[in-house]
Amino acid sequence: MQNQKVASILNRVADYLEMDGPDFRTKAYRRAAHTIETLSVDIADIKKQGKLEELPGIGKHIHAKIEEILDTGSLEYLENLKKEFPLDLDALMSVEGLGPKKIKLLYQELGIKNLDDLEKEAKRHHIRRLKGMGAKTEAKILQNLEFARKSTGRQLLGEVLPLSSLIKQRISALDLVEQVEIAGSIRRRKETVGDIDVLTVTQHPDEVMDFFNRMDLVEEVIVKGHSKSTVRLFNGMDADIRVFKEDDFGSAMVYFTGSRELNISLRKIAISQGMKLNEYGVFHDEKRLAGKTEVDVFQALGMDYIPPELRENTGEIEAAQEGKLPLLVDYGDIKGDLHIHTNWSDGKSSIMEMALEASQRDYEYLAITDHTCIPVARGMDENRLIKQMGEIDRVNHELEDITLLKGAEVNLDSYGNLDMPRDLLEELDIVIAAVHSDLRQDPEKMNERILRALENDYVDILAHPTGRKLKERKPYQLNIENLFSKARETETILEINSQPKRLDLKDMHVKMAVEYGCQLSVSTDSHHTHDLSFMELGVATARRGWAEKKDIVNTFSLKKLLKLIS
DNA sequence: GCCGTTTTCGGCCCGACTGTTTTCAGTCG
Repeated sequence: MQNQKVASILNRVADYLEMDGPDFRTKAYRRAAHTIETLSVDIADIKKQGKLEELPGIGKHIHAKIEEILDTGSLEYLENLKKEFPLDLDALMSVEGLGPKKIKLLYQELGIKNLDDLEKEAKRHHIRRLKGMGAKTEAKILQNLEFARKSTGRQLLGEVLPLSSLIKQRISALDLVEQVEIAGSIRRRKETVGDIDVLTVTQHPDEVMDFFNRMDLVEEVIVKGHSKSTVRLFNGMDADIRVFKEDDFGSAMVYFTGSRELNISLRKIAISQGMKLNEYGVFHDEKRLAGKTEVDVFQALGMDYIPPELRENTGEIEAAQEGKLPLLVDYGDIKGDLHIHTNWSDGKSSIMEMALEASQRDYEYLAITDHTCIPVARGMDENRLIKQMGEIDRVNHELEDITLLKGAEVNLDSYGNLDMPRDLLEELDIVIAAVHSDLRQDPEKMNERILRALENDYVDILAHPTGRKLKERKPYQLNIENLFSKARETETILEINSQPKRLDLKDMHVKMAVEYGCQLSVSTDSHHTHDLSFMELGVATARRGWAEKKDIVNTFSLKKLLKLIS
């Protein structure tokens, strides 16, 4: 799967072209990159089928460039641009306030190639001499440079959500504020988040922005205007607050929930129908047609309401226009968790504690699936597993509202065999198979290993199928198409693991799996009672993958579920 | 460089804010 690589090369070309802008070639490259980035199939397969030019935004020229990248692994056009401008573009672009134009000027006039050069020239006060720059720009560069060096980039949704909720809570406690919502990629529930967008309705913009800027979470105020303010928070993340009138709030929510590509498409649709769309409403000439609610805005544009998790411009607009959006699985549809650990292996809470917490969440069932054998996770041997089954029976007897299922997360050896004997597996209600060792195996062997696990009759669920960990570890090099067709053929359930770092399967893979007709589960892989709340992240991922209730097996009643996995 | 339910040529999303200007360019989202 080279989609990511092709997209990043095209994006890099766009970065260089932007130095000479305004140039619509830039937009063309970015659009093509976005198309490829959000493709759920392998771009190499599309090339093989000769269908590259059927993709939106890909014409004759970019088609040829994609072929070159796939054939040779690089793009001569980009290599020449790099020679012409031998810059550390990523680093320079990460300095707030520096864009392609200024970077080009800095290189041509002062020979600045990287952050060290930039710092040197700023300290010598050479930058303020350049056209369009001044003392303030120079000082800002120096200030932002330090931050660019430290910055870790996007943060995990699971880590940012609690912070954004706290901010929302604080703002909504103000009497002056009529409405507050978090928008942006947090509202879309994207797996990583770049900043926090807060939208408010108030008659007192200055007071509200002052309150926001003075929160103890704020390290520094970056921008302050009449309708928006940007601050840098203690954790290095930026947060924006924007103030609207009540009648504008729906269109503001649409616009600031994004994505960027979705906004561009929506505005084009407005134009094609003789209207104009911005964050203040949908307009025909001067007359406002909609703006108060999101539903009104989508309706004025001639389409159904699009749930935030789908707003990535990957086909949802067309579906909304045709009334064919999926009826997404809902956060309240989940009837149980099928992958949790207790203190019988590497979990921190007891079986009873986990059961009570699940019961609090109104679950109908909970599968106890501790590790087997692997030493690192205090995995259970056969005797302990038998003992644990007895304990589960005992707790089940004690609790009325919830049913505990006997399960195990069984380790797959390097060849895809389970590390538990058949007679024991037979006793379990549910068997999860997972890779926990020999992760750097040769890709071909890893593929065989996992396919072999799917063929095992005892395996009900494959846990965290691709093994990725966000910001930590790449996925195994799986042939994902083979995985999905084998899962469907063997009726093995694929897990959407809800751990903030995993979210595995990821959104795009969920979408693909749904198209393949695979069965999915959303589970938390909890190691503590607190972790059960990760379910929200997993369901969000399922929704981002267009999954419906029928695709997710733990929305089923206990009876229906047991029939499926028996 | 791409694209077409007014177009095969002439468009290409839109607004806020800042710093440098003195009417605007660059950046950001």
